[in-house]
Amino acid sequence: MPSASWDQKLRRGGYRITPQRQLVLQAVEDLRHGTPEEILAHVQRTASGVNLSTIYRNLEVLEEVGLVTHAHIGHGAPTYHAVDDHVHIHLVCDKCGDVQSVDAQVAQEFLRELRAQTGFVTDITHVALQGHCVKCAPAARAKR
Amino acid sequence: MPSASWDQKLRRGGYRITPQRQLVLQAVEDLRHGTPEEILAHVQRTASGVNLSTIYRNLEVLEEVGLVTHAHIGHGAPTYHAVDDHVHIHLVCDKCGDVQSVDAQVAQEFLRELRAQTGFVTDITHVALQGHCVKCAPAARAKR
DNA sequence: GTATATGCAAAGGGTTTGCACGGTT
DNA sequence: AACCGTGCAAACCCTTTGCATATAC
Repeated sequence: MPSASWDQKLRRGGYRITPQRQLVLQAVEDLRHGTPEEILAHVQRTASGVNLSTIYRNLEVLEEVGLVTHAHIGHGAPTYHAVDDHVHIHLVCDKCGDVQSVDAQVAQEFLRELRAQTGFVTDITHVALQGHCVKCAPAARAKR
Repeated sequence: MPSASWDQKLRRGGYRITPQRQLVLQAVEDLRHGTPEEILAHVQRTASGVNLSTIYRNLEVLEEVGLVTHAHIGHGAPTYHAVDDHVHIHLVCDKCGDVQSVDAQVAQEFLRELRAQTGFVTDITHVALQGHCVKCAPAARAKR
């Protein structure tokens, strides 16, 4: 179930509580990683009449009030997470497409340094890092 | 002018040398940062009949043979670079949209660590890092 | 009752693809 | 001569938008 005060966060933002809103939030929490389409599919298991545009609109609202975030993984649709999930970086393998998550903590020192040099405060979780996973990295190197 | 052996790299990959190919490469080098549309516009100053799909197809080919790369900056179209450009990370401000480049070297230690922990070999230049620039960071923090 | 949310359908940006013709090798 | 590359148009995926209706407040 959405965390206790989910409806408070919406109300505080001036938004209404609707079944669709709750279902979208629920779906994001259930799926842990979900694209808008996947979220739609999940929501439609309960409420088949819900429209894709409603998913998009509600993801935007839920993000604005701080209940969900999205990250860009690869070139396709973004994936949404509940905000209370563990903060993680996504690593996407260019070759096999495999996606792994690592604790965002590994980047702490790097981000501190980047900030010191440029003043830029980075949200490292927002985009997946691209590269080659353990399995594909050797093959990629051999190729050159 | 495209670097000396550009045509060799194409031939070695089994590709033919065409005016369009050369113009696309030329445009990428001239523009330094260019989306497919921007590259099209640049190419059309010389050859007005060139089609967008040719740009896409040739960017793919040029990338395959190692003459250009692309990076994803923000949510829109990717931008292409010549490979002999300085290797840099893009930082995109979520608020004002400003893009700055920093030498990829800052990330070296982080990437080493990431690799040690996960085996993942990251191409940090492939996606822009999102966050807040010096000007916008204070405002963003104040807002909470 | 009034403003906000929703569903639907249409439009939009960015990219890819099928096909016939033209150019490179 | 054989094959690859091109232009064109259509199709594609993902997302946004306009509008009339329905719903939360």
